[in-house]
Amino acid sequence: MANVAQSHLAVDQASARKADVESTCSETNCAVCAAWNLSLCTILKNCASEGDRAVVGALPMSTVHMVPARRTIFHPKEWSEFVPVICSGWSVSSIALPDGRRQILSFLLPGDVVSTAFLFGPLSGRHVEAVTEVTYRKFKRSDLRALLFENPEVFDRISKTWLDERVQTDQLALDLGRRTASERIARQILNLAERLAKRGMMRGQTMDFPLRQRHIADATGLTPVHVSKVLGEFQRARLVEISGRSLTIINEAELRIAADWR
Amino acid sequence: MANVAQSHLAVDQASARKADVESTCSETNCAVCAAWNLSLCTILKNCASEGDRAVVGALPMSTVHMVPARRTIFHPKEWSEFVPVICSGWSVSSIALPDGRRQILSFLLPGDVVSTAFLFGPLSGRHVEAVTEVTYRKFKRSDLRALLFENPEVFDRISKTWLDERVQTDQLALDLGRRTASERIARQILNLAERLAKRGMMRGQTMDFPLRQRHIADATGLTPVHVSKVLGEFQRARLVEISGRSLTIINEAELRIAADWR
DNA sequence: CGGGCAATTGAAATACATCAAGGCGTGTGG
DNA sequence: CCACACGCCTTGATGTATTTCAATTGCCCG
Repeated sequence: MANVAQSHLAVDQASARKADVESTCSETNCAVCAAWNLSLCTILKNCASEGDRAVVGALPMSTVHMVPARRTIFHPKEWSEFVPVICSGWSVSSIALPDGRRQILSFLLPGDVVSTAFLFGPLSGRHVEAVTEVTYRKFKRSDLRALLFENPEVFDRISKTWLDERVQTDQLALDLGRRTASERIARQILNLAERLAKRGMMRGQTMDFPLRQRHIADATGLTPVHVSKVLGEFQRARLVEISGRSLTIINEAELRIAADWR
Repeated sequence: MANVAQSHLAVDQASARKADVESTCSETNCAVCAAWNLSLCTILKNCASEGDRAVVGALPMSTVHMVPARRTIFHPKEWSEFVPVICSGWSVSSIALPDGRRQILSFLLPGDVVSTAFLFGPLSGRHVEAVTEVTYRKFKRSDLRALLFENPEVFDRISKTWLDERVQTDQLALDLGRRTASERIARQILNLAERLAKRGMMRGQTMDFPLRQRHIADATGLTPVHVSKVLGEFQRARLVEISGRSLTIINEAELRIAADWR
């Protein structure tokens, strides 16, 4: 039935065997990044080449890392001197209760800063986990902090990233506290579609969709069973179609209504 | 039955008639603030007196405002060049849906920055409303920003405030998505008690409690009716006692268990 | 080929919402 | 000062969204 290309699985799986591969910064890596012109990297790059900063033609003091699907990228109490930015792949950031209940706070796509908390302290308090194979770039926090003080453009960019993350979390609280299951699920789909579109990662109305229903459940505060039922309804109503590991939005207008969008 | 002093009502109500009273900064106002040594104000004060900054013996470029109970302090789309900090009283910050459903994101107590978003942009996106009569102090954002660049102590303080707010919002999402009604309500009570204690605003195990059940409902994503039922159970089980406008924690250990604390 | 995770589906349980009525306290206007 | 309205809280009855439990299937991976 899965007649749609599963491009996120097309990455050579063999390379996944070697965990946490590290390579020095190379410009070619950024070509992979779907969100080059959106991300923090762009502006950092500009600073690097125009200023007195180290490497020209490369991002300042950063390294690229690779993590295979399903593996943890950061533990909630892990200290890090680095600010990680996703280059490719999908991952998920969440917090959990001792008894295993967990809440996904955001899905991370290429160009996203893993957690803006890392910009200001070594601790994010969030668990970050790869969904697909993921590559990310690590900037040293002290470097960023220095840049932030000298360069108002960097300051603004970082402020904006921070504010965006806050708006997202506020909306999440509103969704979880005050919206129905169908609304929450429909909004997650639309939200992802919008973000992927910005990154040129939509093929028309269809997107790669590597998420398990458990991910959606944990993001919406629901049960996997219930997610299955709602998604079933959405498909029977011809709002969306899910097959293989991709999702296409068939009736965007109706889906927006279901989501109570804007 | 209300045999406990209702100190938050003790404030002269006559003064409430005149809305949004403005007065120039005066040190005496800070004596009212229950959280002087916790708040941003302290460190700003220090900067002002040691540096080349304007007024000595007063906070830099700030004004004090007063708002009567139940009135809006900020509209969600209101632009402001100022960063407000609560001096006295309780208020609430929330976001709402067009149809009226709303989610309270935090209860603001003396010493709290109304929204850290104001530190970096003119827009908070949140609705802020006084519960009791409230006084707050407004700092000019550009002043704070300047201070932030020159003074690493200010930078750290502001980072910390920001990170704290983020942790709170993350926890809120976890609570709303993954906790039961009783857990959420019990945690709100314990959380408030803890914050009030830090400010020296607890009288033993009892606190002023100006919140309506609707506030608790909107903070926990529940219905006022259901809040009433749960609070009723808590009282029948002798976990807490609510009378007049004050709340006392009778069995903290059990309440913590109900809250699934830590 | 077997084992395990993922998804689907139905039946039963339950947590919470909605509806509705009554009481209580508080401010208000006659 | 009383009558009254109104907001707030309580309580019970009923409704419903979502969970839990359980059985079945398909699928990927070893």
